[in-house]
Amino acid sequence: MLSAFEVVAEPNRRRILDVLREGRCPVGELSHRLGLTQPTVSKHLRVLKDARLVDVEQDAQRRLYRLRPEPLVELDAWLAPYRELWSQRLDALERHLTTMADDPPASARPSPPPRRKR
Amino acid sequence: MLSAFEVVAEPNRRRILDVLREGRCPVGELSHRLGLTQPTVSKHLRVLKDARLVDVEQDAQRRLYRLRPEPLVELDAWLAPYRELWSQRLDALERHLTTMADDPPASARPSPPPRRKR
DNA sequence: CGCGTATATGCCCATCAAGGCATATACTTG
DNA sequence: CAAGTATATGCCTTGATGGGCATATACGCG
Repeated sequence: MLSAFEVVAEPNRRRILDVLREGRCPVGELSHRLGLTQPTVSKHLRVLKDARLVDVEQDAQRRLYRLRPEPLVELDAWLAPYRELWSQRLDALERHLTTMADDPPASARPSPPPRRKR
Repeated sequence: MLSAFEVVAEPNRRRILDVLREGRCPVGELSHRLGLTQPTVSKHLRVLKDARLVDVEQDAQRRLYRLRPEPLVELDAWLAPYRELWSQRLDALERHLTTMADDPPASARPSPPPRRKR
């Protein structure tokens, strides 16, 4: 069984989750909307189900898949300390730009601070 | 070149990043602290470098690797809408537990509502 | 310049994952 | 019960990955 990290590493699986974020959805519609064959979708859904990222509800012949976001908490938890790091960096950049606010901008978008010699 | 998603899908690479979060570190120390062979570490570092998740600074024979958290922003951005979903769920659970606070719990964990016939 | 240290790289192998295709299964309806 | 629809599963091929091991490369030092 794959970890949430590995499950979400696969682009098509992310796309499936993105669709399911809008609400439950049968396999056929996923297959159609994503341009993937039905077996491919079913296999990805199997992986997602094993990782508890989706669950299924049967509706006649169809199966409605529904998102279960909880396992993504693990991913978010791993990410959290890094989030602080890059926001520190962005804050620093912002402060820098504010300090430099009297400089005429060299371009429309703020360019990074002058490259320091390393 | 791997996406940030694929790069962090590998557990040892996450461990490397976790160590680098403490500050720059030479390959040998990573190898020692993680219990991985030096070639293995070097190969993972290569992948991390290609994904711009680390950069290198040369120090005599050693190479000091340093974390660059920016590419993780992509991961965080993908995650954001899901974060809202699960916090909604957790809020709902919390409200539920508060409301139910006077009920003697049937079990330690709240059980799901009675299964409906479909 | 030769040696030791630190790191990168190349080759090999085993594993695995993703998709194509065919087919099995399950449910519904006539 | 037969046929159709919706989905799951099995087999196969192909490509990629991680790690082990040996070796190449780079740097500093005596």
